[in-house]
Amino acid sequence: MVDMARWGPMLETAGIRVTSQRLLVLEVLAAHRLPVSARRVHAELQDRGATTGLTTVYRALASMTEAGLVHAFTHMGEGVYRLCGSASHHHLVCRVCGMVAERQEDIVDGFRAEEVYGVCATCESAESGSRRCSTTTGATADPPEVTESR
Amino acid sequence: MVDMARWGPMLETAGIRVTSQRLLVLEVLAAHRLPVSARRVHAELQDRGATTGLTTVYRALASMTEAGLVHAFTHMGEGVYRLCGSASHHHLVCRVCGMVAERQEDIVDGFRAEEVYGVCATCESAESGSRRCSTTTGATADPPEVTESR
DNA sequence: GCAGCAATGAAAACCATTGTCGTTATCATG
DNA sequence: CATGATAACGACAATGGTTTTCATTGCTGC
Ligand SMILES: [Mn+2]
Ligand SMILES: [Mn+2]
Ligand SMILES: [Zn+2]
Ligand SMILES: [Zn+2]
Repeated sequence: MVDMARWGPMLETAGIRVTSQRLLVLEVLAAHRLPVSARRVHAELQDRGATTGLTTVYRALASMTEAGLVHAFTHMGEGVYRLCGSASHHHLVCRVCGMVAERQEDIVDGFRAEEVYGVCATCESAESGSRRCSTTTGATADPPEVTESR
Repeated sequence: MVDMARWGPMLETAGIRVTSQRLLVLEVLAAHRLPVSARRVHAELQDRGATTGLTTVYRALASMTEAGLVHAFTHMGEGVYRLCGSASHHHLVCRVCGMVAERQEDIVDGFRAEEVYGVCATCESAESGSRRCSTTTGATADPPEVTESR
């Protein structure tokens, strides 16, 4: 039911137990290029007929994040997760349209950036320069889900 | 009771009503260099003898953020707010020790960065290079409050 | 003064996340 | 294969920051 051969060794290498639930969560994560919420992972597991509880999804994501297999951050007020590549990198997250992009280059000297929140070029030009100061809360558009990079 | 002369014009310019509660919130924000939570603002208002409710604090912060007077973002799972300077800038936020620094320079081409989450130099060197991949959740230290910039 | 509308305060609702606890799975060992 | 130790699971309750509801109050312009 689960592609054990593919994800099992990864969990072993990370030093955490191989369980069917973790393997399932990994499969769901692998099916998405972009970050997904715990809630979403759980829903897709239900669709597959798995009986895994939401609590367990949270714990699986937490343990695998802890182990360095999963990259986690907060997007629009809820936690999102994605499979972690080997290289160090950071995310650009647009607070207006929800776009997420991955970048490799170091951007700040003396600081290892992981998640960079701001406004993408598209939304920047679309925003008629009205605000006195840039803000972070209250998206002006309605961002449906994490969207494509660029 | 409130330094009306100082903050009144700011609210008027922003196009929102001048209320005693908003003036009080502005005074509390002005008393801090670093971002404070709604809860914290409320507590300090209580200390001053104000009867302002937490709900109103949230609404005042929301309206002033909307109006561009306040800069808001999320820190360690809760919203934090601070008075917004006139110049565009971004914050460096260390997810390990909670340090917040402000920077002016643009750091990413084609993206206006507002909040940059990552690991500061101090915590980076302290972290014995064990993790396979950098993560964002689960601070390894216990970060008490927003701390000083560098 | 009065209609109209925004702002307030208290309480309840919301909702993602975490804790509890009894049960089950995993793994090493005999 | 049986056993015991330990980690993980599942269902559910609890938590905590934030938002909504709703009745009430306070401006604002007429
Ligand atoms: Mn990533
Ligand atoms: Mn700022
Ligand atoms: Zn955008
Ligand atoms: Zn730090």
